[in-house]
Amino acid sequence: MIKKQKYCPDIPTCSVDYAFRRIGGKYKGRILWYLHEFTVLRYGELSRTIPDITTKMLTQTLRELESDNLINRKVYKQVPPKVEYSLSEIGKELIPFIRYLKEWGDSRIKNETNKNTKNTSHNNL
Amino acid sequence: MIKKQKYCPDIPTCSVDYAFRRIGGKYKGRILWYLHEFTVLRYGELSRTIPDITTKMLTQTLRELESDNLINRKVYKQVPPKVEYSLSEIGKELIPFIRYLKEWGDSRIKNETNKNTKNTSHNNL
DNA sequence: AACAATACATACTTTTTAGTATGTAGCATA
DNA sequence: TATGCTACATACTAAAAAGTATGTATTGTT
Repeated sequence: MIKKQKYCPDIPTCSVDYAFRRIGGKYKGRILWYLHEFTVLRYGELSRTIPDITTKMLTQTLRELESDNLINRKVYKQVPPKVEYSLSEIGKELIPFIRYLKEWGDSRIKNETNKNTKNTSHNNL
Repeated sequence: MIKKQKYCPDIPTCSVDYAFRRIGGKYKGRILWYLHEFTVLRYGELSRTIPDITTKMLTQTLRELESDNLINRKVYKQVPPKVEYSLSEIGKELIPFIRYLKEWGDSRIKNETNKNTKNTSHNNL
């Protein structure tokens, strides 16, 4: 007899899982990082900082970050509209971790590049 | 005239992005974390440790981690087969960050639980 | 000959995530 | 009256990720 494969509802299995759900997705990491680097960014500024994001995804992602309490959204009542985004206190707690990840990524990229260089130019003594 | 929305190929935009691609996905974080906690795990042990993963996803995810050099795969030539997985040196570099993330998740979950408790039982002086 | 053990492979379907294109609000200025 | 500015909304489509079900290989044991 064959064991049936798993079918599992939406239990937040563990805290690693919980955390990844909040910062996963294609753009969340970068948005959080830029909000850290620039402290406050308007919608249009974010859009220009992350040139490969569409307005749909930018809005959607910002909404998710907001409802997870990772960022603040400040609306100025004026025309044309002005909306500012910044990290919340909880969002700021994630910065050391994103920094670590970024540095890891940097060193990995550097390492890979070195390897490629070596491969194409060995025997150059 | 309306600005055209972005269409972008597969450039690894930045190191934050690069890193997230390697540890994103539904199970990568947990697999790495368990390999850290147990040092070495066989395929079946991993499967039992992460009960909500299917064999397809487990295999697929392990292959990705392997090709990104984050884990080692050791095959014993015997029947029935035996395969052991463990963290590579590069994979180990990710542990502090996953630990941090896990702790953040734990404290967030605790916090949310507290809030709910407070809401349903305030005025209990 | 049938079955158990282990670590997968694979075809197919469903769900989730992301992308495309276009529209809206409200006031200011040409 | 038309256009611009800014921050979106929304309908629809496409692509990526995940899930379901079932099959395979090898060898020892019953």
